[in-house]
Amino acid sequence: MKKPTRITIVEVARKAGVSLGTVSRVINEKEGVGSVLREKVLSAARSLGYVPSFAAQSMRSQSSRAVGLMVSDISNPLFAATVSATEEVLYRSGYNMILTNSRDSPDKEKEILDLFQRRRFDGMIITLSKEEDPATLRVLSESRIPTVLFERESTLPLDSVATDHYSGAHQAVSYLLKLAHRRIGLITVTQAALPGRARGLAYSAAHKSAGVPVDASLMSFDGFLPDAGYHAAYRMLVSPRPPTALVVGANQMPGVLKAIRTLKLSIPKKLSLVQIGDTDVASLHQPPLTAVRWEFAKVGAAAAELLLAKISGAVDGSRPRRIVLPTELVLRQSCAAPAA
Amino acid sequence: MKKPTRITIVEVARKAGVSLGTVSRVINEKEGVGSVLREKVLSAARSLGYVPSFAAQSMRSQSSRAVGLMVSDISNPLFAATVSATEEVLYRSGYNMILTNSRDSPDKEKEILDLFQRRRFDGMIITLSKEEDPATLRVLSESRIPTVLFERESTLPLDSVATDHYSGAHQAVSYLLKLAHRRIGLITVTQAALPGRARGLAYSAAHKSAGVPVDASLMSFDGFLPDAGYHAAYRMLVSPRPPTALVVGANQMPGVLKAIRTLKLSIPKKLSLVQIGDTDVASLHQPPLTAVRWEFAKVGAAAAELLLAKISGAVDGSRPRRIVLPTELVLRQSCAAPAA
DNA sequence: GCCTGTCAATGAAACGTTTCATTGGTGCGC
DNA sequence: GCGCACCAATGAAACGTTTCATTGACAGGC
Repeated sequence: MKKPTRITIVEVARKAGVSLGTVSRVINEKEGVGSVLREKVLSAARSLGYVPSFAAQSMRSQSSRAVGLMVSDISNPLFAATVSATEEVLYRSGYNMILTNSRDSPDKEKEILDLFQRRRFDGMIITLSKEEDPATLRVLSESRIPTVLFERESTLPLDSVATDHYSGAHQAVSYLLKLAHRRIGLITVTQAALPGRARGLAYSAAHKSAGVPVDASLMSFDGFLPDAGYHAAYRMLVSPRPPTALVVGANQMPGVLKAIRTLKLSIPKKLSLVQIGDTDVASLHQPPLTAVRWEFAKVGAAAAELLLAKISGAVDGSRPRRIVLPTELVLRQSCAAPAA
Repeated sequence: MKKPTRITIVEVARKAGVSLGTVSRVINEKEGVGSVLREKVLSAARSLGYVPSFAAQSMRSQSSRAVGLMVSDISNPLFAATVSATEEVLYRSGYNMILTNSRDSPDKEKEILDLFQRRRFDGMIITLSKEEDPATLRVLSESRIPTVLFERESTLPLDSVATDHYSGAHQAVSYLLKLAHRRIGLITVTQAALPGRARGLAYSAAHKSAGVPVDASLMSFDGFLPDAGYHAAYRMLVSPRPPTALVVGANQMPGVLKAIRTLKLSIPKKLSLVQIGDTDVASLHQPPLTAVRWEFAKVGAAAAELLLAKISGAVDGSRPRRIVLPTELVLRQSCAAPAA
């Protein structure tokens, strides 16, 4: 390993014939340095190839200019657009984003949260696999790092940014009920976290206000399991009393579509279909799928903005802020009244 | 801001009644501390809620245990699976991943590379918007940080990990030529970087060996522009001598499919279609799209592994390592012989 | 011509670790 | 019983910055 000793501020100061403090102020573009010396320092720094050490800066200034992001599954394509917007906002404010993947393991979540503490991140944006995992909550409540929950809510007084999954699912289910569907399947993720829970509640509420009884066998919350979409859809569709419509999370939809194709069911003739989360798969499908839509980028940006506000102290921490972003139902051609 | 002074190693040492060095060795699980003291230190640390400062550690140890990733567009869904695998491999080796988004701007790329220097990252994995941008190359050649180019290649002796885009495109075009297509469109990204360039070359080579002349108006390399897929496909398809087949990058495909739908062309009757990069959009399309396939996760993992090897010094830097991962052509139902 | 206020520049302390040369005990061989 | 090697533990230096109290110089007011 070639290690010809890094150039430090000391070498620059010596070469420019000034003191450490002066170099520091030039580097940080602070007031109070004459233009002659400023130039001298700058040219010395350039010629030596000086690069400030972030570690030293952040140790001294007690700020890492970094934010940790913990998501349950990076490869989830819905996250891609979201995370991109988050990064954009953070970067513009001079923060870097460390991305980690908990793979929905509570153990790994705890590990990552510990890591974030050690790294002294200035803030963190996180999803939790289970919102009420006691070990995780303990770590969180002891943490002094400004935190924003992402697509999650907690009994702890934590700020959060989330999509209005309840309304989204409610719109979708109500719409299908109005089309006279009486057996509607719901295929989504675990109820241990906001998106699945809200959808389950909305599903029941919509049924209740329409006076339609709920059949628990038509709800599947296994979405995080591999092939969950396929299995859940297949099971429901071959049952004695199959659903006439399906409301499906975007990540489960590929599996669901495979099941539908296997069973050769025509859409919307035999089966109506609504996707939660509007993706290319939905809009390009034949027929195009009716979908619950929200702006991925806006959620990601909102989370970053709330976090930045907390870091700067602009938002008082006395009462948790919960930001909820709206959804809309995009009607396409995948829904019809059920066959008589 | 409440800042009741962070607990440091000093407080722990005082409380446990030992020296700094002893605490340090306990924390880092090093040899040479008696079990009595070890326990004392541990319990003192626990009761004080001590958390080591990463900044101080990394300043002292000259290692940031962090790796920078610079991609041209995080929201590109193809990257999601790739980046996820990269993170996984890095995390397992104790490295964190800082994700940045250059949005294909050379200026921002330079800025990000500078940032990586200041942060003293232990390594970086990067895509470049233009492989031969002189300013960027200068920064890179002066950098002392182990670097792996990702889906890019350079005249500089830099290590790289990439998919075999040349073979992939060659397979696709040859297949269509064999089906007797004589006017094949290619819609992909800029030739200033490996994927687009390799595809362009493969396109020409395949035509040459089949003795079919190349029509430059059937190639579009604007893929990074918004709606590029739509515009390129539309232009080609309404031209006097439209193509009978299209080879399209995964990110351009949604736009292309919209154009096809607008023009009401049936697949594969009127138009054959091959997608480069196998995504849900391809496999779920009706009819399912023939696609050039490779394992996204493997590319991401390979990049991380090569970088880790370089960081640890396991791979000698004398000659650049270029890892190329294979592709295969997945035949589905979107291709047929051209209509007479 | 002296005092004061302003401003550029300095020097040293502080940030929280790790490392390394020392010290102080203990057990062992002879 | 003496010296030696060994091991646990110590204390101080070092890592590369920022910050802050101080100094020095200079101009202006009286």
